[in-house]
Amino acid sequence: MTAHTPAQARVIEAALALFAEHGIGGTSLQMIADAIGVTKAAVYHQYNTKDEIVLAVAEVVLAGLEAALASAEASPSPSRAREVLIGGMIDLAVERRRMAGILQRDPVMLRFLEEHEPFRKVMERVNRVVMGGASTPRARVPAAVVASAIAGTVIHPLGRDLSDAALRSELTRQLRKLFGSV
Amino acid sequence: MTAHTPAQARVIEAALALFAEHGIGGTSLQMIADAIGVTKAAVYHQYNTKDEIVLAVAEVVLAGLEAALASAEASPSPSRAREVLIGGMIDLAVERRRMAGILQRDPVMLRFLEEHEPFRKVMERVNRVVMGGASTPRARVPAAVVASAIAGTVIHPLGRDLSDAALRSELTRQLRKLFGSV
DNA sequence: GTCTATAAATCGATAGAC
DNA sequence: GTCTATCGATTTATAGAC
Repeated sequence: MTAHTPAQARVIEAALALFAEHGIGGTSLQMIADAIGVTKAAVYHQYNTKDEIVLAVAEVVLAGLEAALASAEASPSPSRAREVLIGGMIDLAVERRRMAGILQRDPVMLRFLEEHEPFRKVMERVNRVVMGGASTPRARVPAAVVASAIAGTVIHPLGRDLSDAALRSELTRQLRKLFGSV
Repeated sequence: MTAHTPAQARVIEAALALFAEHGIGGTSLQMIADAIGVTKAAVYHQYNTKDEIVLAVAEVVLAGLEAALASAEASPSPSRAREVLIGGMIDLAVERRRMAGILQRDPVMLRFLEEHEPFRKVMERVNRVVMGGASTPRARVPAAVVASAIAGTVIHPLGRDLSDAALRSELTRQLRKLFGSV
């Protein structure tokens, strides 16, 4: 699913970088076209609206999350599933750094995630695994903390000059404190 | 300092809400004017550029943080200072919810915080208190986790229907795990 | 798949009246 | 402090040639 032509892949890649730097609302199709080195019309030939580009970007970022989610859900125990998922989320976020951060940070993207059913479903699965069993109102807070901490820390100025390996291990160590395992 | 006329206060209040909902880049001066019920020209009479509005909004949000920071820095011990500051940050974030969230989330606002000296100074003081003594690269990660967790959780969909009191106490409980006290 | 050219709307910003 | 009116630039988006 989501088979991209090379031209579409170029649009998505450029959009991802620009969204992270200027925000979705602050990124125009002209900026995307300039970054690729083509005209606006060429971009429109791939995606008919700006929303479609945002959608395609969201799908790419969420695809990695779904992969980690699938292997987590296949785990024998709930605690092991949570361990696998959080580890996968950290890996994804660290690898892409500011790229991944926009997913949970940009106000426009947050709206997208809430309004589009498929995205909501994925986020619900993520939350279910992180929360383990119970889902009382209070039990939902740790899931929000985990998601926020991962997405926020990887793009935080304080972690900018850390290597991927150092950031990953220290972030894992911190999140471990929130649960006991991770 | 930062004495606002009633008209300026209306602009800031409207901008704060719109920035949180649509992002700074996705908010036009026309939208702000419409929200207040005046024309664009009236808004321009208060602030000559969009950047000045962003600046004014940032100052309002940061003013509360500086107050919490001052009382934290007056604490007798570093660990007590951290406890006071994190508590203050939680209070601020919970009270304003999505309002406060934009400070550390919007890409445009992040740029502002990094480029304007006064804001950088405040953030450096916050980080110093949260990190306690040492400031090795790895020691900076917990500070980033704390800031991200607070700012992200209060606007996370999972915490949307929690009361302020419940959100505050559960968030405090989670952050306590990251340190030992809080 | 990419281009030129263009439409219609909106953008940030200004001038000047009240 | 707010208005009308306007500027020039930029926005999303389309038509049609290559």
